[in-house]
Amino acid sequence: MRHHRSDVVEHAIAVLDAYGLADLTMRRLASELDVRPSALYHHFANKQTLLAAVADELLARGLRPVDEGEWDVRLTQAASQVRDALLAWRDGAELVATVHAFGLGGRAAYDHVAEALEGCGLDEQWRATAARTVLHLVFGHATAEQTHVQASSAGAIDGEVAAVDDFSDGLSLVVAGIRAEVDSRRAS
Amino acid sequence: MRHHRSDVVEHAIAVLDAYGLADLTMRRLASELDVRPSALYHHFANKQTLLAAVADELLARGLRPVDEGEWDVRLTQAASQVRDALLAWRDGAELVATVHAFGLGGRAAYDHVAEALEGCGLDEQWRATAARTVLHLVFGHATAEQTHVQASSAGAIDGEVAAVDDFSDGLSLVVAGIRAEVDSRRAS
DNA sequence: ACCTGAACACCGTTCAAGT
DNA sequence: ACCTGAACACCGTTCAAGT
Repeated sequence: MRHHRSDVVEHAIAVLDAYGLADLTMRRLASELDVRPSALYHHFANKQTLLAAVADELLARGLRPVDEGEWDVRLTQAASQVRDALLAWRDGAELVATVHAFGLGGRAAYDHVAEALEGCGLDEQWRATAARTVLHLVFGHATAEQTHVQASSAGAIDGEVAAVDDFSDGLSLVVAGIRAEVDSRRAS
Repeated sequence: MRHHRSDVVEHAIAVLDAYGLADLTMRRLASELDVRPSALYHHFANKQTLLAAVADELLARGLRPVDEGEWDVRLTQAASQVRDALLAWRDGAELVATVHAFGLGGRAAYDHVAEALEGCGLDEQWRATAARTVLHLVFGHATAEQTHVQASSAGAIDGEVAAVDDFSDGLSLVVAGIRAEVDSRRAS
């Protein structure tokens, strides 16, 4: 019953999806792997590092190349992909947002969004600001949506639909703001 | 040595600011109040409820009425006030963002931003979406900035200045997006 | 109304030692 | 390389009982 790093990450994702982030403890994960808690520290320096690896894996599983085309379509697709990657697992948004805020992992999300903005006509500084703004919306919205699974079963369906619409509306707001900046650069 | 709810909240803010959110534990707070941990449960049902009260108090201390004027100026001022209210205390952004995501408190932040959008020409649905988008930016940006106090002392000053600029640039992006939506409504 | 005492069921992490 | 055993220093929460 000996394991590799990848086994640990895989089981961690399973625990996350089945029991939620609060129950993804080192002790719980260890018992799921049929191992003592201290064994996990052979694979990861600490829990934060393990969570960062889990976050990176969630993103790696959810992100694929965005289609060629105009920057605004690409950006919308990239942001939606990140969102979907987070929402695909229980507490996925909170996990990735926490890891990202801590500065350890989740870098792939930023890169994915930033790449879609290349060649939009803004300089690197503005593209970075725009990418971070989009990412804050994606993380914040997905976290709020995922944490708010405290609705009635009837209302939950309406709530989900409303959340999808609200996200795409919010994203269109940010995209419109970026477009205004792009146009002002083109005019001058 | 008997205390009221307000004493507990006040001491909780002091512990937060001095030691950070991770060290704001029920046991730590109790010992700071010279009381057994179980005594806290006479004032609050659980830790989440206590944190919600702390978040509300932080916002109450930082928010004041925004000036009369155009919606975009008011919105910028409101968003900056929320941001400043969070940054005024150690881990203030993470605390309020967490409480807000959990849906218990921090409602004042949304109300403050939403109020600035009244009379901008958008219907209530769009104003709510715009307010949430701004709030995601404020929370996300402030949390990232506050968590990233892991720079060299020399670089830290530059980092702070850069963060302020990046926030106001990101905010101007969102404001421009809202303006585009306002103008499209006016045209039709 | 506000607090104590004592317990319950947990955490993350370290480290010497085993195979 | 990977794991055990045993410990250390913590958590949030409950509840009968005290004043």
